[in-house]
Amino acid sequence: MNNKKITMNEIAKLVGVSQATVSRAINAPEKVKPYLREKIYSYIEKYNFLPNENAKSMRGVKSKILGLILFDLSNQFYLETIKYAEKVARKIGYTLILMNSEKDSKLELENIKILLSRNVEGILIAPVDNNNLKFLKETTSVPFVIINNFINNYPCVYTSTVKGGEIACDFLIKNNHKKIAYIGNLSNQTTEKFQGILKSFKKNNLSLNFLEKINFDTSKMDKIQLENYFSKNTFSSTGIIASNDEVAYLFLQSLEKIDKDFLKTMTLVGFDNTIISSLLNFSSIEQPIEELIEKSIEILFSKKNTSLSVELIPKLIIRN
Amino acid sequence: MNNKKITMNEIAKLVGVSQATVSRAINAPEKVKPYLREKIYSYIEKYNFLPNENAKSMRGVKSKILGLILFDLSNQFYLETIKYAEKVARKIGYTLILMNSEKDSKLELENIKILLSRNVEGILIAPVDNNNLKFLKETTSVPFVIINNFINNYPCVYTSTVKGGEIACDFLIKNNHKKIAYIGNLSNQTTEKFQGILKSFKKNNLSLNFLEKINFDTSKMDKIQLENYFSKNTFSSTGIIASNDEVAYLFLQSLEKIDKDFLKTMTLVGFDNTIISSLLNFSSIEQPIEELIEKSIEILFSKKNTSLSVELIPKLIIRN
DNA sequence: TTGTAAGCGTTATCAT
DNA sequence: ATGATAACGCTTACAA
Repeated sequence: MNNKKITMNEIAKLVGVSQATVSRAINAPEKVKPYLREKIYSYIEKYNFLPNENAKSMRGVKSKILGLILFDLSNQFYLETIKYAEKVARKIGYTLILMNSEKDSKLELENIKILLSRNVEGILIAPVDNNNLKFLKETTSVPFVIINNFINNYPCVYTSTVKGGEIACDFLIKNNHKKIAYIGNLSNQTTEKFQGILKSFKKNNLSLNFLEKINFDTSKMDKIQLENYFSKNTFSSTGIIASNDEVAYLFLQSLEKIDKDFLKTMTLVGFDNTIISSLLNFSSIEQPIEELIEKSIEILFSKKNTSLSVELIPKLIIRN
Repeated sequence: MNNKKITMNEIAKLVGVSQATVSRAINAPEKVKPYLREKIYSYIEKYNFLPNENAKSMRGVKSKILGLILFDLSNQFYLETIKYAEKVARKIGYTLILMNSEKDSKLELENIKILLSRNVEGILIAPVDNNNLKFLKETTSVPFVIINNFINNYPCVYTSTVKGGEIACDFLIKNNHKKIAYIGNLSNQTTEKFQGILKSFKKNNLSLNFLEKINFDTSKMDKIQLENYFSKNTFSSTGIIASNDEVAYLFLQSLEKIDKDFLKTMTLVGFDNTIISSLLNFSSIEQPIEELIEKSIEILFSKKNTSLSVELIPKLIIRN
């Protein structure tokens, strides 16, 4: 086992040429005489020479590194994101550095700085703190794209959750559900999924009397909230939209103790099309993650548009 | 927005000292007079100076980069692996480069070479091709650890699947199941899970007559195989071990069409403790992924042991 | 076609 | 305590 990596210089000496010639043989083969070139190649092979990317990058060669900063690696959705980010990066010859900011603004900033100090060519970020974006924009020239979220004045690629809510609701209405319930966090003003539902109601000329709102604290994720609701209210909706698959799952669980026959008449739509909806066989709104990553990287490298955003349309995966 | 990153040299000029002094202020503050030091710091702050890691690495400073090469990023298990690898790496001040070899030997080698050319300090790898390991071992001095697999003569950290099978079977026997079935790929000789079951049978003095083998081609993953089996054979086992949660799920599905009451009497154990077993509420054998990563990185950086391997013991997660 | 040499941004050794 | 300078491995004018 060689203890040190062989350098261009050493290859050059071995071959009996100057180091510049070795460099040329690699980067501009046509400028090196075939005989020499082949000889150089053979030594490169023999000694497993690999050019030092750090040295190249010092000479102004692009780093070919992409950074991906997510705030959560537990979530199935972000794990898919990683998969495609690596795939797309690799396809265009880039290496992916993955970081988790754990929803911590300070950690997010640290991660950004690490990426900058490693000369990444671009950053995909699911951001935690707008100040960090401001930092990126104002003090660096490294391009970045916000994924899966819309933040004004920054380049974003995200799936329209409003549209998602609308599609889900349209589907239920089209399937003759006369009363529709939304289960999700309604304390927040920006419940876009719910807004999509409202849109659908308006579009279909339905009275909001037929819309049931079930507030669910998604930070807690315990089904007792739902059981409480069902014990206090008569639940008459047959079309149900849950703010995500997990919530839908909790809904199903709490349902089991309340009304079993109901299962047959109702239609449930979740969000994110995770393994949950696929296993439990209910419909779900899917985000086009691969497209999201592709678009993000496309924007990342398109010089001109500094704050162009792209909104993607989600897709309803219909089950049973 | 600054168009170029500020360098140490520029900071030095701004402060009115030599570049070496700025370097010292950062790396050996005690060697710089407090007044100057603070002045330098203030400029570093002001201009958001970040040292160029590539340049540092050229001077022999460690890269603080870890590489993680997996052959599949769809699998829930490997996605967990990523999460912990990033976490542990970050905790010890390292940056993680993630790569997918897609079960392709050539791609795996490419990935390895990219990591080497980026001067990674160590590589965690779920390998595809032993030749690539040989390459790593014989032509480089970069330490690497094989995760989640045992390969002779290489440092490995893995969970004993034999033990997993044994634990699962012990559990079923202890819960008075008189006949036990294993569903999984039995065409392969190295079905370690099955070997663990055999061990448990021997240990518990049970005749192998009470062990039912259901061969399941896990590369296909369609439940028709199981339905076929059940239509041809009388299935009398009440303790069932599936080679993983997904197989267990398919088993449950095919069961629905065959015998519903059976559900109450049987006990099912899967592997990997994924969201499937948690949702469908059956027991599962869990791998200690965080420990696996921690051990791997520990071994990676422990100079002396070149081919020390660590076997971890999985844990049974009991449900319903 | 090939070689010489400067320079990228650091660290570290040597003077001062 | 500070500055000048060499060196890390490479790319790229420029010279030969």
